[in-house]
Amino acid sequence: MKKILIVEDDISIHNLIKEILLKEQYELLDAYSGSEALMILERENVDLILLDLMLPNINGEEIIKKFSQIPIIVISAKISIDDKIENLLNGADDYITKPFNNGELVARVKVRLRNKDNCNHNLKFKELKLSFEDRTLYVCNNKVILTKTECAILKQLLLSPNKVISKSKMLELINYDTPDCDENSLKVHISNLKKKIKKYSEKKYIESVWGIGYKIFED
Amino acid sequence: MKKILIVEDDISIHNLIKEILLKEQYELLDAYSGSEALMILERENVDLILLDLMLPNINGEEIIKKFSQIPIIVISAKISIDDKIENLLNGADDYITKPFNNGELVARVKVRLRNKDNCNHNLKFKELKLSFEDRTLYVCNNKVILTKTECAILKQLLLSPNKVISKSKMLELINYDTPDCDENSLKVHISNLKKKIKKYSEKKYIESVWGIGYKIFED
DNA sequence: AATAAATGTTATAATTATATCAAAGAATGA
DNA sequence: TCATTCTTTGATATAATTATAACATTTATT
Repeated sequence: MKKILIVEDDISIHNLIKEILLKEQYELLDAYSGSEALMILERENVDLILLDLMLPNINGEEIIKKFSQIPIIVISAKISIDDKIENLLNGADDYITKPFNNGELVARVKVRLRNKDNCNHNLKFKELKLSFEDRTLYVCNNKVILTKTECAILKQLLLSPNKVISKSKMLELINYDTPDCDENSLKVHISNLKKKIKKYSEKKYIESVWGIGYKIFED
Repeated sequence: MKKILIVEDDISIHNLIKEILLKEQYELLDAYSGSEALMILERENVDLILLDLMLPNINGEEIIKKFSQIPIIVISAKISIDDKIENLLNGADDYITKPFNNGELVARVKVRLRNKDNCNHNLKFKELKLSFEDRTLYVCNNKVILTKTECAILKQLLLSPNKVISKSKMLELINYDTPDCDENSLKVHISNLKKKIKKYSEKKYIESVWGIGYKIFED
């Protein structure tokens, strides 16, 4: 879940932003002054900053310069084009002027977070989360490292949950990753996968369909 | 030098954009239709696309979907907020409405190209602080000097924490700094980096992903 | 219940990948 | 130029993965 820091001293605008973003399932952090924002930024791993420029004590420009490695969207009433340009060049990633459109705010937030998300290709099924970029499987939020073949197999199963994949079809699908794998070997990999899942979950998830193949299922 | 593709059928606007960007020392490519744009994108390594939506034959939306991995700034007369939101969500990185301010266009172009350049001189991840201007790494506030190659490698890892970078990708990324580095050599640099980090931290930070590459991680 | 066929488990050997070390070769700077 | 540091190379050690095969269990059929 992505962490977004909202830096805005005007309570009503702050709450409005919060309300809009809560619907999108982000973890929200609040700062009502520049110094509060700095404190949070030192402590937390923030994924995105929504930043008002005119703040009590420390002003927004300082935060932009210090934390330009974090995506920053300026939300400001400063509509002077020179302010806009200066802040963009100094490290802001986007600039929205008040009053803003709710949908556009959400869209621009998603755009800034997208690159981070997009890179990890993920598949989810109930309490299984597979990130096949780094071959990490989360079983009830417990991290398990999969081997190349295990990952390839589980990926195929998760791509069509509740649908049986025959053994020969599976071998064909994972052929690129492991050209030498045969039915005997597949059997072993499935067994190992089941063992890794069982360690952190009573649910089996992988079911064998007698005479045909395997499928992911919910019991 | 960064390559920017200008996709705009209106000659006068096309030339205006060109004129503005030429001052900034970019290499400019021109497309006056969607199909021409696609042709260029298949052939060239484009760093940024400036895209008008209403084009002869293929329309801009198709280009956004197909090439969303390249930064795209939409420049459009379509001012409907829904169009804007839809295109941003579909893969556009920014959206400028006509008529645009010249300075703002340049600023937004620079912002989109900035991440690629990495103008930021510092990167932070947990108790690692890398300043790659002077190739200094702070491990739990202990100063460690890195070599050029070590610094280049760690920089790439820190730029996308928790994401695996394959060995070949890494070699590609640090190619400018060390053109002779191969997989064997990379292995040694990683080993040396790990040793330098281990001196001041029990956390490993650099994790190798078997068969793929390396990543920065938090345990 | 017996049996045959399919699936499950385990151990091991072969293969493949990574880690570390030391030394040679390159690059750098006084 | 020499001395120093950095990078590559290759050798060796360590580790992880995979296929194989032997054996155990389950399932379907008679």
